[in-house]
Amino acid sequence: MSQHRHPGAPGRAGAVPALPDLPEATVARLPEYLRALHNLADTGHETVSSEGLSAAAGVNSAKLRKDLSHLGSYGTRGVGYDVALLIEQIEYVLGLTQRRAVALVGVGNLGHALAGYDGFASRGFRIAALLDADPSRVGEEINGLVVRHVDDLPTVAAEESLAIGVIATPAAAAQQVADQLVAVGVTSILNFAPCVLSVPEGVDVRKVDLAIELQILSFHEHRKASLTALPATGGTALTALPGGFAATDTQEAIGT
Amino acid sequence: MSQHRHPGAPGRAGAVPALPDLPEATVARLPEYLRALHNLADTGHETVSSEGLSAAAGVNSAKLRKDLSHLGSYGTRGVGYDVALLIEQIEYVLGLTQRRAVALVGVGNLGHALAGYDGFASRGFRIAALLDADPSRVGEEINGLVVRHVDDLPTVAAEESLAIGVIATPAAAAQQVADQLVAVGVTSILNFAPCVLSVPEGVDVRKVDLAIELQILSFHEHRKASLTALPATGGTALTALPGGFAATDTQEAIGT
DNA sequence: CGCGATTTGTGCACGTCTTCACAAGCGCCT
DNA sequence: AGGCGCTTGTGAAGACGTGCACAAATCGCG
Repeated sequence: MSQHRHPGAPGRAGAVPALPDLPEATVARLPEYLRALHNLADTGHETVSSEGLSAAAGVNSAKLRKDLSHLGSYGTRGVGYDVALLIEQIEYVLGLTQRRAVALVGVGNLGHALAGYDGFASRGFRIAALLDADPSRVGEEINGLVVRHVDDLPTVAAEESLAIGVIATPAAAAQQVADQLVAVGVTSILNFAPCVLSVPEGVDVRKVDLAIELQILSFHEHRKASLTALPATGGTALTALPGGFAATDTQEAIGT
Repeated sequence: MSQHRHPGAPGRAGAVPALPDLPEATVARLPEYLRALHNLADTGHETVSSEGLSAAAGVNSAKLRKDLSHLGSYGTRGVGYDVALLIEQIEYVLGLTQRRAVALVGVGNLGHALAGYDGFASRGFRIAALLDADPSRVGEEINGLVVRHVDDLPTVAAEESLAIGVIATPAAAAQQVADQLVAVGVTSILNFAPCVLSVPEGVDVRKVDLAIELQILSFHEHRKASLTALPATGGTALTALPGGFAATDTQEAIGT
């Protein structure tokens, strides 16, 4: 605070811990803050209060302050946070000061979309290679990149320094691809295939399953439906839904 | 437990609470169990132990047992769980006994992929309508469905009973689309746009942001790099990375 | 120069989630 | 029929995450 250290190279002086170990929950929210901060910066804001930022990020303001406090004190009491400074700080912590190369394996339906998704490029990532196991797809050009065969991974890894791999293959192929990625030194994997991957210790895997999200929503739908079906009944009785459900959606009426 | 009630119509007798309120964390894992169970069923297993199922789902076995215990006792001590029965139970709880209609708004890059994603169909959902605000996209046929204009939502909602909407539009359009969805009675939204949606109480929103997942991985990469960069140094000293940092990501250390 | 308005940073209490460890229950084998 | 091995279901403890409420710090203004 007293004097702005350049956050890109924090602790030049030597006293600041390079990477405080943040709670996972905090890490998961930082990208959200970052996005909100970029929005603010684009609309000309120079500072923002925890209240303002938390609203933009959709979280509780106390939570936001605690999260930010884990990275150190980059706010000014009575004023708020310096938007630009905070952006730099968060980007540094998230390791986004350098543009990371990502290998995308599986150029099917989803892979295609990911290859063309500009949200990656705009947020610090660069798709360095597209790979697929299907020879008939090899050679295809997507968004300026030529699809190569997955067995070329070692070559690709030699050209680029890959640390992150994205798996967008069918579930049946995912484990093998993961093994190949790990073999060439990839230590972080984003898995879109609906299956569990087993990887050696030290390799991080995050999974995104689109259908799972829908199923979670479905549960809440089911729940809401069963509640609104017995508005007055209520209480502890909560006996199985009677026929009164009918009008809403007869057929889904659990029982049938 | 004593006697198997048919799970599709639980509580016909009247004593069983229709929907026990499950911890959110449990709900989020049920779809994973379900997927693992389907795999087991397909490979001919009739029963499975908590140990086996938890391994297939990638979780701790005690956690799995506690999760399942929340739905009631559907296991047999000394034997395990009846695969088919458990599938029915979980599908019932998740509200998947009926095929839910989903409206997908935004047929751009990502929307296209989602429209063609067979993981939805295979897990209890049916894309009932594709919508987009861009008139030039209206009329296009994707995967057997014709893209309609987003303003037709009321008509669509009248034809189908929509409860779930998926937003795959640019961030700028997302809030407006959400409002439109809510207006026609949608109470659950899966949002792929990188922004926070504000919706009335009673409407559930889940957000999936592909870039955020990468950023989280990036953090862990950064972290691993900074740790392996000072292998011997260690201890509490952890003083800020000296100039050597530049060299660090030189080649992702670790890798090679 | 001092005061009040404002906003951060955090101690504390609470709730949720995880994990261990073990008693209760079930089936099989003798 | 009885005992033994296996597996579930759960109590209790601990780790983790959340949110309130307030002291500490800063700025602007008179």
